Amino acid sequence: MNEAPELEGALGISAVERDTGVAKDTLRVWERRYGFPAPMRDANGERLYPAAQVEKLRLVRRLLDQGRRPAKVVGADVEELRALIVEGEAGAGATPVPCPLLQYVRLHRSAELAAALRQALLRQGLQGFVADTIAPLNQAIGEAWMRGEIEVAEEHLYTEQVQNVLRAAIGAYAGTGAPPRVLLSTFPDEVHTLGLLMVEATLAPEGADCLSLGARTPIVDLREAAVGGGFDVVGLSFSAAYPWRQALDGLLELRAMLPASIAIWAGGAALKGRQKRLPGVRVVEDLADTLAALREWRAAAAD
Amino acid sequence: MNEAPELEGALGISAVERDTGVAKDTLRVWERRYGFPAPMRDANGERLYPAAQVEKLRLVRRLLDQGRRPAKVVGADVEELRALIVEGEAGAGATPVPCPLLQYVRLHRSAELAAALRQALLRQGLQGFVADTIAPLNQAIGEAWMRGEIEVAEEHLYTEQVQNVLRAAIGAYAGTGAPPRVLLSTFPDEVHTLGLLMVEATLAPEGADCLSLGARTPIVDLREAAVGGGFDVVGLSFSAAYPWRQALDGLLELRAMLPASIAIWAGGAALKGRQKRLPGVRVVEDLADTLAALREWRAAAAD
DNA sequence: CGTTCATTTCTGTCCTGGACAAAGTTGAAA
DNA sequence: TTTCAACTTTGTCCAGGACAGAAATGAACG
Repeated sequence: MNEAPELEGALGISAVERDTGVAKDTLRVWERRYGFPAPMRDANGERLYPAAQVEKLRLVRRLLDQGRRPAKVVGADVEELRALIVEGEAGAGATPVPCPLLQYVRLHRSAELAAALRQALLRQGLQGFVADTIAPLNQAIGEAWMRGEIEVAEEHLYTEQVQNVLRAAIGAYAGTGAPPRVLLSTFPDEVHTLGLLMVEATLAPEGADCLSLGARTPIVDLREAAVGGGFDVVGLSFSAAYPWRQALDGLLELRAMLPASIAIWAGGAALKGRQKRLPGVRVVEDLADTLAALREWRAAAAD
Repeated sequence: MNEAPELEGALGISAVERDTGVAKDTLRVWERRYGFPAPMRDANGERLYPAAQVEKLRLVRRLLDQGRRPAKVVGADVEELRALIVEGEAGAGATPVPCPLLQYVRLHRSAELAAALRQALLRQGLQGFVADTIAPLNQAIGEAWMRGEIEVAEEHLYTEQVQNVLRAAIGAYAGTGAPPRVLLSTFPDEVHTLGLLMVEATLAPEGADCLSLGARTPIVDLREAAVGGGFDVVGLSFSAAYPWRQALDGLLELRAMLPASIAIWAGGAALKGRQKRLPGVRVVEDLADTLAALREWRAAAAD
């Protein structure tokens, strides 16, 4: 309905919300309180954010996701922000995560990337491939992206190629359906599906009957699907960018809707390390823990 | 921050936006203008939408997607809406598009769906499968969705299963790179990727060097990618839900950004049948026409 | 009768500026 | 060290007004 893509490379508030993930209301209140962003106005008095400010907003977003407070970062200048990113990375990650495949995540090397991924899959097996290649590669890509070493298009390219390989591999397990029956999806404002595929790729070789709905299933439909489809477990994935608090709220809401006989498993970077207690929700720390959850479920079901 | 999980099954305005796809501002303005929805208020004066109203909003949304005007549907009662849905479907579709696979698009029949898809693929070959099975099935699903015969979750399920099969099949052509080099994606507000996969599945067997970036690539990044990656063609896909005019604007903008040596191909339901004059853009009517475009390009390149 | 163009109506998005509860932080008491 | 109360920060919501672009309508024309 909108999207006049703003000739000089400046974006409207809606486009900025889409590109940075910062809500329109929040953008306006930041401007009021911290003096940043300071968009221009078009002929109609509507905000127009220059590309540089959008870029800085992306930085700010990353820092907030790292746990910083807005008062410290919204308003600081770009130099300071970059310093903070390096600092935060050193403190948190500690591991630089070097990954040999990273060099192939380039538009003109897509064929090599695809080949290398397939080769790694054959070498490590599906579960090992996901845990030892894809997971670190994901993290490396995320960090490289934050450092501005990777283009948007290249990140898309990477996601596509990994999907191709994983989906083909998962397809090989089609039809081997043993309990539990697991329904996988994400909440409506989470678009990242790689996490779901990784879980599916981890569970499928164990003979679990996995079904992914992809991203963005409304909570109500999730309940309908879980109950109507006779599922034992509903699995949700949350990427690092997902607001932590929102995940908890959504999980509690879903928990209240589902019968107690259906388990909820939740995992992903947004939940990692947070030890919020979620009654009735199994928080999965990583892929290995996913397998643990599977064993727990089967042990409990055996009684 | 939000999401007090709405004890009586009523949702806050944010949750309703998520679940229905109607923006908060729009919900408020509908209330002001048409008297619907008419949410309750919580202790703090904030809107609380009862489940029934959310359900009705879903109906309204469907009718708007069908092309109805808000004045006619927001405000009508549920009976009328249901009547309109039946009527609209009779007038528009005309062809019931019976598709045998449609019966398997059920949560408890996902295994049968996957098996039937694979079987059809083997029987028809990749190109035939896409043209004669997936394309009609897509349309049938769309119509069934309009009629309310299909759940959100079931539509997601379908998309996932088709992706699994297509991506596995496309993977088999990896590495066979003959010109032209084709970059595929969608504009930032188009999330549907099935169209891209169908194009890729149609071109790959012809030996074309296809690379999909998935959905939602910003136009600027599309230019960077096309130029930097040495592509000959940029292909864009537009689902039926995409605003027609917006597609034209975006295509013209992209055309202006790209060097003349890079062709633009555009296709999808949003462009089908429209009388369009788009200088420098090859509008592709359907999958067969995609192959025609490929032949044209190769003929021109041979000079 | 079908097209093209101008005018009116409809509709979604944006605006300002105020309010408030939940989340986070601090510091004193146990 | 932990617990809890008081304080500060921060994102979301609200009202009600404005307006541009899309859709519908009507007029002029071939």
